[in-house]
Amino acid sequence: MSDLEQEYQLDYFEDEGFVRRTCTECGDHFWTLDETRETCGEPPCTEYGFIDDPGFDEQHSLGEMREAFLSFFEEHGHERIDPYPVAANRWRDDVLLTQASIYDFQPHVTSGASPPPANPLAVSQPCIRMQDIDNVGKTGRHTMAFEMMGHHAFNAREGAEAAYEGEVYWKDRTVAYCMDLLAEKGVDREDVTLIEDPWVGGGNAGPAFEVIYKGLELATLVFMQFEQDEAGEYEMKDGNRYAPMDTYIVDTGYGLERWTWMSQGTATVYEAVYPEMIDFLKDNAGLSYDDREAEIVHRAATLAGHMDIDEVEDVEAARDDIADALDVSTDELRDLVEPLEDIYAIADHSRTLAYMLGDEIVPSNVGTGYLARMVLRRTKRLVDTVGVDAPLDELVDMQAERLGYENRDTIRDIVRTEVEKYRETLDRGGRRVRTLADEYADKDAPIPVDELVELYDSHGIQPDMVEEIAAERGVDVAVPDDFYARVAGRHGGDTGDRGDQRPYADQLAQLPDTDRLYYDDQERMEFEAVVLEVFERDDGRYDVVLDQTMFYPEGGGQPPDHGTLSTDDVTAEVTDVQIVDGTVLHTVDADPGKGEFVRGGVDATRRRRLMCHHTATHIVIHCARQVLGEHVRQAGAQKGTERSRIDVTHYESVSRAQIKEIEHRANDLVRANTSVTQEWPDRHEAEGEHGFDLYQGGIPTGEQIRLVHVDDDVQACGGTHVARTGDVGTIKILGTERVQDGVVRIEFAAGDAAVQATQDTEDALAEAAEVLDVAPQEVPDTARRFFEEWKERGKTIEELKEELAAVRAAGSADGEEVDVDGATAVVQRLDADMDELRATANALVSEGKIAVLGSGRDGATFVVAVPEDSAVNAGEVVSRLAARVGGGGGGPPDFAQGGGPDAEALDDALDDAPEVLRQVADA
RNA sequence: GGGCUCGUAGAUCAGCGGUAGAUCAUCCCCCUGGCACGGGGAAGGCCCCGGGUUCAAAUCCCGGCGAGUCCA
Repeated sequence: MSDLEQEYQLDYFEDEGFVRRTCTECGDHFWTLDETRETCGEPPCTEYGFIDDPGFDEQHSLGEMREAFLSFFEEHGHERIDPYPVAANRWRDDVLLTQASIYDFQPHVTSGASPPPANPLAVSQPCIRMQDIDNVGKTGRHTMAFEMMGHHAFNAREGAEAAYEGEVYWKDRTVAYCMDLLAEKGVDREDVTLIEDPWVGGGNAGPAFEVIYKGLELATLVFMQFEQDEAGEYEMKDGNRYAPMDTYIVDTGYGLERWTWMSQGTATVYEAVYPEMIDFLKDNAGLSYDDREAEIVHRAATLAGHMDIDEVEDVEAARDDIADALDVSTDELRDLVEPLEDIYAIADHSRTLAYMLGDEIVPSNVGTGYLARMVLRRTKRLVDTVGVDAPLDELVDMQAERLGYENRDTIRDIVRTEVEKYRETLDRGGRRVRTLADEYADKDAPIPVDELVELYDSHGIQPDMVEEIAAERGVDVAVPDDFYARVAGRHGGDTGDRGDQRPYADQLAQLPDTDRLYYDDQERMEFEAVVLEVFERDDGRYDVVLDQTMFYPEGGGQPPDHGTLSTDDVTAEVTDVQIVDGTVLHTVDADPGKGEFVRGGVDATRRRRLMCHHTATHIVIHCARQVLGEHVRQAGAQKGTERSRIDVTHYESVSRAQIKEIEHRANDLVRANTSVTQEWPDRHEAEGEHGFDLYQGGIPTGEQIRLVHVDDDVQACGGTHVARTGDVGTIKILGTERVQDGVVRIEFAAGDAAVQATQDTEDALAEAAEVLDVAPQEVPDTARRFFEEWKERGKTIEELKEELAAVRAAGSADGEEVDVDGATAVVQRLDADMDELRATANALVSEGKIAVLGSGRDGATFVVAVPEDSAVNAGEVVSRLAARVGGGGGGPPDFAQGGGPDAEALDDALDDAPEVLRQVADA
């Protein structure tokens, strides 16, 4: 094992006269020009030294600071690149949100599989860290949304197989740049410390420096050069072992907000970052302070910054100390400071929302959409608490405008829709909690924890809301400290990893990539090839590997081709085609023989239909975006031969009118008969030109990616397409459904399948019309009329049964009247349904008689009813009678029902009824 | 992607194997000079859909559809 100490010995330090020292407080190693320096410079070892005393020569706004950074690195040979979206799942599938500038280049660039867009480069990357949400506003330095400015250099070791080569620069220049930039801002180099702080993250690791100035960490300089490896020689702080990798990468992070704060020396970072918005919010919420109060607030914020505050709990703990220092009561301090903390948080959260919605995240109950919804609801709560009466969409819009987003109308629309949904949830929740509170008020018991967990987990009701409402009704609520842990306990966390490993994966890796012919000529269906390998499968079929193929393997939502592989002796049916690491596997029902020469024939009808549907998919999404908005993007797709479906993100349900509009536009595009083209550009050029909306159907790897153009729609796509949009023929949208909140599924058919689908619908209508014996156009009216009449008749029948029952009871025509302990009982067989029996029994009871009725319809059924105060228990009678027909029964003492399958025994049972009645009456 | 909850009158909900209910809204009548209120009455239900269990299902089970919510 070796440690990283030597990694920190830089020529730069030696040349410039830096010394390595150990902090007398925390024991960390750090580098400094000040030989007498005792501490590392970071709180709690040192206090902030820039509040009310800015650390730079000039004050900068956020925009000025960003420009200063980017132009500095441009002047030093870096290319400035545009920031990526905050929705990192647009280009990688392991994370949801962008949390650092290096995220832009993981995993393909850092691994060396893809080239960087420029090298070296500088970027100011918007990031969102949800994990800081509780700290925002309170600690004075945490923000959920921030821009991480970074300069990156991608280096590859000699002989490494990477998409870039050689060394651009490494540690010395990285540190030199940082010191020079600080000096340019007027910083005395002697005041800067660089703390050794090994960095680990995302399977990579390396030595790193934290750059501290006046108590504030302004930058982290990471030298990524290790990857996780059991046999590696370095053990890092996460306990895992790491080994050097083929690439070594400069990964720096300069917090734009902190630099801006440093330049201004305001009490909190928030006041430096969005002063206008904070003024607006303070004004709107009616917050005003007299001189004394303003002084207290300012000094409290300053003191808080001096303390070792990393979490909200620390803030609460520190409150007493701060109040003490300021000579005010803790309560007064809290009253003064809390509204301000909320306002800071609102400003930050609004910015977070502007980034999320501006980058076209649609609120939903899954994925990034869920995160957006959480932030929005939290912000709304803060706005209400502090008494800001501006609508939330306006606040978000203020930030969206500042950030320069162009889809501001949609953003506002989404925010309004979401606020309304939240209001409904709160209404629902409020009602639910009130009834629950009443229930426990009656019992004079506190609301148990189980109920709280249920309310939160299933209905999204925060415990504090329950507390509030319950208090109004004088009901206690005990929220345990481990509340959220209990909620988590309800979500058993097992993620079964999918097996599906082919047993011959190792051998497969030895085979060359299959030459894929289907891109060269998407119309050709016949080809010749050599069988390189045949694997026998467990199910008796074979997986065949060829040197080249025309067969399209399943991918991108397009099902595989079918067809045949034939030699002179054998013709094998191809029923499945899959691609594994570049090798295409054809699943066939016969062994063509390794080394044989085969002729392949793709099932042309099937393939054409799939091509039709695939091109149609692009057209439908394109039109859906035009009709529903630019935020629409593909969330999943499945092409078929008969019909296809695409799931798209959208924040409300799609109306019938919108469907028709999409269908019209789609068919306009088909009739325009424009050509469908493919190209293989450099991925970064493509991303630069078209943005990440390219990756609607998934993220490809490699230096070149395949783009498919349909009209002015461009998508990265590996599928097969028809040559011209006219070849699609027709597109018919079959329907939409909301597959989850924020995601709408559009089903459609293309080509002759569209005609077929239309005919199917018409057949159904024609058949309905025929049944109703009216013209198809009359079907809706007629159906409505029939339904109304049907309900009407149901009511009439009910009434008639009542009347019939009354008449029967009055006449007791066929009934046998018997005397039971002085009361009259009527025993009668009446082959009618249960409703009639019940009605008749009721009628008899209202005449003061005991009713014992039996029916032979659908087996044997009984109803026994007795007047009030009768000595006879109806339930008991029924169960004895029902036992005789092989069934059971029961019910309340005055009205019981029962029955059994043996209708033959009904009459005997009724004959015995008087005896049963007497026995029950005596009991 | 997974977990949980809920679909009953126009609205909000109760009922949770045994005759479908309440409150509000609607309509009519009474009270008043008129209005608010108050009193009396009426109308309004494919108990989400489809299977199953049972003598019997709004109720229990399974599957769908719809709504909500928590987590990744």
